[in-house]
Amino acid sequence: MKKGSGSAVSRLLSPSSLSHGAQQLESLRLFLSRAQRRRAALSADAFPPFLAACRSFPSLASQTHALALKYAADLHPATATALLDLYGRRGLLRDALRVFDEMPLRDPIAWNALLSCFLRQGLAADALSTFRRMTEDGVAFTGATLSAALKACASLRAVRLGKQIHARAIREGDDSLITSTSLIDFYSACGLIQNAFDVFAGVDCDKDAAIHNSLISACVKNRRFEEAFSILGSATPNAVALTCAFSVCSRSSNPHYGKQAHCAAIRHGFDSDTTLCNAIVDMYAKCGELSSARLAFERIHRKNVVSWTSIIEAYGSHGHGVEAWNLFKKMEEEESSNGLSPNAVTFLSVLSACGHSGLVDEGRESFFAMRNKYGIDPGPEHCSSFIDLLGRAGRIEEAWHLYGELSRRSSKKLTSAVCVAMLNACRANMDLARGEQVAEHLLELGDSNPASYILLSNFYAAAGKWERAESLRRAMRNRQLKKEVGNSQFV
DNA sequence: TTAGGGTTAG
Repeated sequence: MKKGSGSAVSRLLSPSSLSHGAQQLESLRLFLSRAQRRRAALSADAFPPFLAACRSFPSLASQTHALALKYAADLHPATATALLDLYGRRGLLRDALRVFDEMPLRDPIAWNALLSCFLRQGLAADALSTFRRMTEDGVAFTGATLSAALKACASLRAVRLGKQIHARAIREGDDSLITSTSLIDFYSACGLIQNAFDVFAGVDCDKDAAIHNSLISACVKNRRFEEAFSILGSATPNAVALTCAFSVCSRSSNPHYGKQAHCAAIRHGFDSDTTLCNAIVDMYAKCGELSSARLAFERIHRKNVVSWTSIIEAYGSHGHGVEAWNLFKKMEEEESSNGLSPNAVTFLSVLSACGHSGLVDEGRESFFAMRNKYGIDPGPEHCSSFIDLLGRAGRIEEAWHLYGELSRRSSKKLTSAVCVAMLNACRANMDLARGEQVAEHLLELGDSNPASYILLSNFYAAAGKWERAESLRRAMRNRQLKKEVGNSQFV
C-alpha cells in the first residue's frame, strides 16, 4: 500500500459513499488483506482512517485485531491511538491498555484516548488516577483532558477535585466551550445548579447548541422544569434540544408541551433520529398515553435496544405484563439478525413486568437466559427483582435457594435490596424463621434506608417480637432516620 | 494522522 492511501480510505468514509455500505466494506476488506501481506500498509496515514471505518463494521474486527496486535509495538502514535480508541469503543479494555503500554511515545492525545476508554467502561476512578498520573508526569493538558477529568468527577461526585479543575481552567485562561460545557455537566451532576448557571453566564455562547443543551439538561436533572422550558423556548430547535424537551415532559408527567415538541420534531425532519424517537416513546408512556407510545415506537425506522426497552418498560409499568413479554420475544425474533440483543436494562424491565403480572415461568426464563443465552451476569438488581417475583408467586423455596447462592458465592451481590426482596417474600409467605435470618443480614449490612428499618420492624411485629420491633423503631429515631413521604412500598 | 462538550430505557 502506497503512502497516501489514507486519503483513499478517508474517501471511503465521505458522506456520498456512506450509502454504499457493501462497497465500502469490500474496499476495507481489500485494504485489510493487503495489509496482512505487507506491513507497510500500517503506515500512519493509512491505518487510522481504516480503524475509524472499522467502527461501522464489527465483522472486520477480529482480523484487524490480530494484525494490529502483531505490530502493536511498532505503531506510529496516531495509529496506536486510533487502535486504542477502537478497542475502547468495543469494550476491549485489556487490548486497549496493552496498546497504550507498548507505545514508545505517548502524546497528550493518546492519554486523552485512554481517559475516554475508562469513561466508556464506567471506570471513572481509573480515569481519575490516569489524570493524576498525567499531572505527575507533566503531560500537557488539552480541553479534552479537562473535559474527561470533569466527567469522571461528575460520575464520582468528586466536588472538591472538580472545583480544583475549574480553578485550574480559570488560571490557564481556558474558557473554551468544551471545558465550559463539561463544567456545567459536572456542577449539575453534583446538584450545584447555581454554579452551572454561573459558568453559563460567563461564556459567550450565542450560537452554540451544545452549551445550551447542557444547561437544559442540567435544569432537567435538578428538576427545574420551568427554567428548562424557558431556555428551550429561547434556543433554536435541534434534535438534542427536542430530546431534552421530551425528557422534561417525561419527568414532569406533562405531555402538553411534549405534543408540541413532537410536531416540531416532525416539522424539522428530526423524526428519523432514533434517540429522539426513543424519548418520544418514553414521554408518552410516562404521561400515561400508552397507545401513543406504541404508535411512536412502531414508527421508529431503526430501532435500537433503548427503543425496545422503553416500550417493554412502558407496558410493564402499566400492568400489561403479557404484552411486555410478547414484545420481548418479538425483539429476540426480529432483531437478532440485526445484531441487536437485550441488555441488562432490558432484562430489568422484563423481570419487573413479569413480577407485576404474575408471569413466573416467563420471568424465570428471562432470568436464566440472561447468562445462558446472552452472557450477561445478573446483577443484584436483577436478583432482587427475581426474588420479589418468586415471593409474590409463593415460590419461597426457589427464592430462598437463589438467596442462599448469592450469600454463599458472592457477598457483593447480597445488597440490601436483595435482602429487602427476600424479607418481603418471607413476610408474604409467613416464613418467620427464614425472615429472621434475612433480617440479621440486613442489619449486618448497616443499611441506612429508613424503609428497610420500617420493614424490619413490621416484620418483627408480625412475628410477635414486639421488643425487637420497638428497639428498631428507637434505633431509627436515634439515628434520625425518617421515612420519606410517599415511600410506602415496603410498609 | 490519533482524542475531545450537549440527548434516550432502569
